Amino acid sequence: MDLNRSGPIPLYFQVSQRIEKAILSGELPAGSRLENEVALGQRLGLSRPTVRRAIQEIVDKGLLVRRRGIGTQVVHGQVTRKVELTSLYDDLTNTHKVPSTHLLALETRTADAKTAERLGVAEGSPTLYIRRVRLADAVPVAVMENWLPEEFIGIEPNDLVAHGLYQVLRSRGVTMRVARQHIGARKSTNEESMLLEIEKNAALLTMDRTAFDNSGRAVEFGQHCYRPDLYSFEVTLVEK
Amino acid sequence: MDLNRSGPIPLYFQVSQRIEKAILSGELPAGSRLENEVALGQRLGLSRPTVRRAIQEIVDKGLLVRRRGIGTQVVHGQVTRKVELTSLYDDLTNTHKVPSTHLLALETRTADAKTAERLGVAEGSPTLYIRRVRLADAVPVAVMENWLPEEFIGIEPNDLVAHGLYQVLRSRGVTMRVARQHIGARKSTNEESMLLEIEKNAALLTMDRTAFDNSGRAVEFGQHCYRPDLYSFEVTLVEK
DNA sequence: TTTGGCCAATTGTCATGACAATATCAGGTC
DNA sequence: GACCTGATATTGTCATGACAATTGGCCAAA
Repeated sequence: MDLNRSGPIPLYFQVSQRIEKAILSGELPAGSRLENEVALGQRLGLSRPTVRRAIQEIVDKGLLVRRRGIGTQVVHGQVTRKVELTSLYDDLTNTHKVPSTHLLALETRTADAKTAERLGVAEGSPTLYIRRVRLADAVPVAVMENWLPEEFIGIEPNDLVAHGLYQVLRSRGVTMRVARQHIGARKSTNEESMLLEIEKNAALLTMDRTAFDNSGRAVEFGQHCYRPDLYSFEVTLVEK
Repeated sequence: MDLNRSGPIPLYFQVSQRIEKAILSGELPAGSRLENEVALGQRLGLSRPTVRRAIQEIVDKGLLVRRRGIGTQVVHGQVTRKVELTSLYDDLTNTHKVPSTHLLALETRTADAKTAERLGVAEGSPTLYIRRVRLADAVPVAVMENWLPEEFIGIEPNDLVAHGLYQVLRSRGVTMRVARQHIGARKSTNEESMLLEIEKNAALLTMDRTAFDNSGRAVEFGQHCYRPDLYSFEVTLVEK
């Protein structure tokens, strides 16, 4: 066993990563039973709470199912990657496509009522407005509008072209914690059709999002629309 | 304190419900700090792990944010109801609309390749096929197609008209645990436009879902499409 | 005034122990 | 053969204790 007890990586995380890897690699096939918590703990030299937490992490991802009296089993069905708090930029790089960006607007705007409410700032206060077209392998995938609070005014165009918005925010010391999204659909406007290189009045997949950092403050509000033939959302729900 | 130590309801759940209620009612305003774990445990006569788990439940819902060295705070932004493993039927009743159903088809079909893969059954094996139009306050909201494994053949039309599919399954002793959903958009077919009482070639919000029960076996596969002016998805993401 | 370091507060991680609840299974009884 | 019963296995809940890591503020020194 290659558990690193001195490093900064928690033991339960090391264990959960190993188990998850075993599931995704097929080493633990669908429907197979996991070793029980007590035995697994003894074998690894870990306490039961630690092992239990490791397993719980994977249950929360929807890869394992526990039943008291029975044990823990791998869920059936082809496993897919889970939905995380990521940006479209991250999604594209993870799927081995080459992302690029057309920056349409990067300017300071005073917050109207809706923006102010979503960002939790005073109406009329300055905000940073960004509008971009995201491309994957040179094909337009999404038109994205974002509003950021005052303190981010000063973000350079070059940053947004070379990296995703979330990367830029992370590099400024902001870590996202919670995001609330609404996903819907509507017809495209003529301008959107042109930008996305699709026919007029095509169906668009839309997503509105407000993201909060680890202090609970809103750091981003965005309205995005996606080409539904090139992008869709994947959600795994787990009942507790 | 009204903690019930003898009842079947876990202590951590009783605590988390109380805290969540306090947040939703505004008793704990956005940005306010929660009493620290140790003190809260002492005040309630509970151990720290129990209190910690109670708080963690709410953090996972995106209502609280913890920072080590600082404490636990209520997230900013208007709180919305969380996303759960529910059916559209439940959603509608929760929003005080009157749901009803037009049953278009309820028949046995042999599984084609796609259905067999999604349900984890052999190709050619019998499945139950259901097609419904869901209405809210007599206005059509969604067209839903569902495939269920062999054992559910025998579900009565009356069940599906009076209750949601998930209710019917629950009454047969099936409890959903994990669901994988794909959310996208496309244009409506002429038939869908007629059923949903919308114009031709309108934008539709689509959702494909495979649901698994607590033994990890697929119990339902569905392809739904929604009127985007009447329905949208709400997702709360929490980074760990 | 500014800077650096120390200290207190708070959450994060881990161990040990105990009992409860639930499902399976074998065996006995009617 | 069907049904009840008990034993067993396994996860669910809860308590207690300890130490680590991070943050923020205070205070002293430059």
